[in-house]
Amino acid sequence: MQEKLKRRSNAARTEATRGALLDAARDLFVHKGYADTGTPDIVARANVTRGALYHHFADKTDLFRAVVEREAQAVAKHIEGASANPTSALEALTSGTDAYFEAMAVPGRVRLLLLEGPAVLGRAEIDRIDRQTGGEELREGLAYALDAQEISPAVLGAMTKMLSAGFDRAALAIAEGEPSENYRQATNYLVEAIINKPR
Amino acid sequence: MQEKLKRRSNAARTEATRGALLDAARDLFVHKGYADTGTPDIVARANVTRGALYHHFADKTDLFRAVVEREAQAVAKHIEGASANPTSALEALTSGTDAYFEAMAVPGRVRLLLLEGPAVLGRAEIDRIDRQTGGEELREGLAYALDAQEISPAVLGAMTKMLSAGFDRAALAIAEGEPSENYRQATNYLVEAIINKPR
DNA sequence: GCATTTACATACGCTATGTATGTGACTGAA
DNA sequence: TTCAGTCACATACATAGCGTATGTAAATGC
Repeated sequence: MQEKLKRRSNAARTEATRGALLDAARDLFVHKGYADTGTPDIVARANVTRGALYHHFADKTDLFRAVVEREAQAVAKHIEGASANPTSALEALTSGTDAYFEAMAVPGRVRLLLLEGPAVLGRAEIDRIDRQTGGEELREGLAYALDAQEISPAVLGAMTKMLSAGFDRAALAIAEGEPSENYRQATNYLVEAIINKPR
Repeated sequence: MQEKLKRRSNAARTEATRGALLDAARDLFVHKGYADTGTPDIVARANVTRGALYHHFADKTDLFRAVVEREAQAVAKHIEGASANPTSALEALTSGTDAYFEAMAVPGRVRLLLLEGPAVLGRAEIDRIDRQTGGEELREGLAYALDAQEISPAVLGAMTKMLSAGFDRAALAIAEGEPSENYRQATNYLVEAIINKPR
C-alpha cells in the first residue's frame, strides 16, 4: 500500500492518467455513444481535468481511436490464444470464427468496433487497425481451404471481405441477444458449402 | 415561367422547403459526414433559415432520418423494378444482388445507408427502415433456394443476415473503387456453393 | 543546482444546437 | 368578405461542448 499523495515518476503518472481516461471513455462511449459523450463527462469519471485529456490526446477523436485500438488488440490477443493446432482447414476456420464470436461477446466491443468505429474514424482507418492487430487470419484460412479450387487472388480477397462482414454481422446479432447457436450453425453451413463446393 | 414572388399555397411551400432541405442535407451529409455538417451549413445551401429546418424537423437527427428513408426507398424502388420474372432460384438471387449493387453504386448511398446510418440512428432503426422499404427479398430468395435442404427457419434467418451483410460490404468496396467484377464473381461463387451444397 | 521539459490546471473564444418568441401569409367558417 | 385561427417560417437567446492559449508545479537531465 502506497501513500496517498506519493511522489510518482512522470512515466507512472502518464500511465495512470491515460489508463483512467481510456477506461472512463470506453465506458461512456459504449453506453452513450461517441456523439453523446462529452469530454466533461469523461474527465469527471476519470477524476482528471480536461487539461489532462488534451495533454495526452490530440482531440476527442484521437481518444476514441486509442480506445478502439486497445479493444482491437484485445480481440486479436484472444483469437491468437485460441487458435491452437488445427487438424484440418475446416476446423481451423470454424475454431477461428468461434474464437472471434467469443471475443466479440465482451460487452461494448461490438458497438465500438463495428458500429461507432467505422462511422467516427472512417472505414479506411478501421481496416488499418484491423490489419495491424492481425486480421489476416481469416484470409489465410480461406486461401488455404480453397487451395484446390480455381479462384483468382482478387476474387478470393473479395470473398474474404464479404465473409468477414458476415461474421461481423453475426457477432453484432449475438451481442444484441440472438442465440449464438443459430449463427454457429449458419457459419458452419457456409464454411462447409464453400470448402466442399462442387465444380 | 412563374412570377418571382408568386403567392403559393401552404402545401406547395412546405413541399419546396422540405425538398430543398433534404437535398442540401443529403449533399452535405454525404461529403462531410453527419457530425461535421452543421445546421447553418444546411440551411445556407437550401436558402432557408434554421427556423424553417426546426419547423419541419424535430432536430438534426430527424432530418438525417428523413434523408436516409428517402434514400432507402430509392434503393427499394430500383430493386423492385429490376427483378422481373426469374427463370430459376439461382438467377433470381444473382439478378437481385446485381440490382442491389447497381442501386448502391449511386454516389453517397453507401455512406448514408451503411456507414453513418447505423451509427447515427442505431442498428435497430436502420433495420426497421430496411424492412419497411422492402428488404425481405433476399430472405425469400434464399428460403426458396434452400427449400430442399434441412435448415431451421432460425438458422436460415441468421444466414440471411450474414449474407446480407456480405453484400453490403461488397457494395461498400465497389463504391470505394474496387472492381465490381471481383464481387460479382465472389457473389456468384457463394450463391452457387450454398444452393448446390452436398449433404 | 539549474535549465528544460513534462504533466497537468484554468480561463477563454468560438461554434453549434435547440428553444422561445414574434410576424406575416394562408385557410376555413360564418 | 371578413375574421379568427393556424401555418410557415424568421429572429433572438440560452446552453453547452470543443479546442486553444496560458499559467504552474513537479520531474528530469546536464
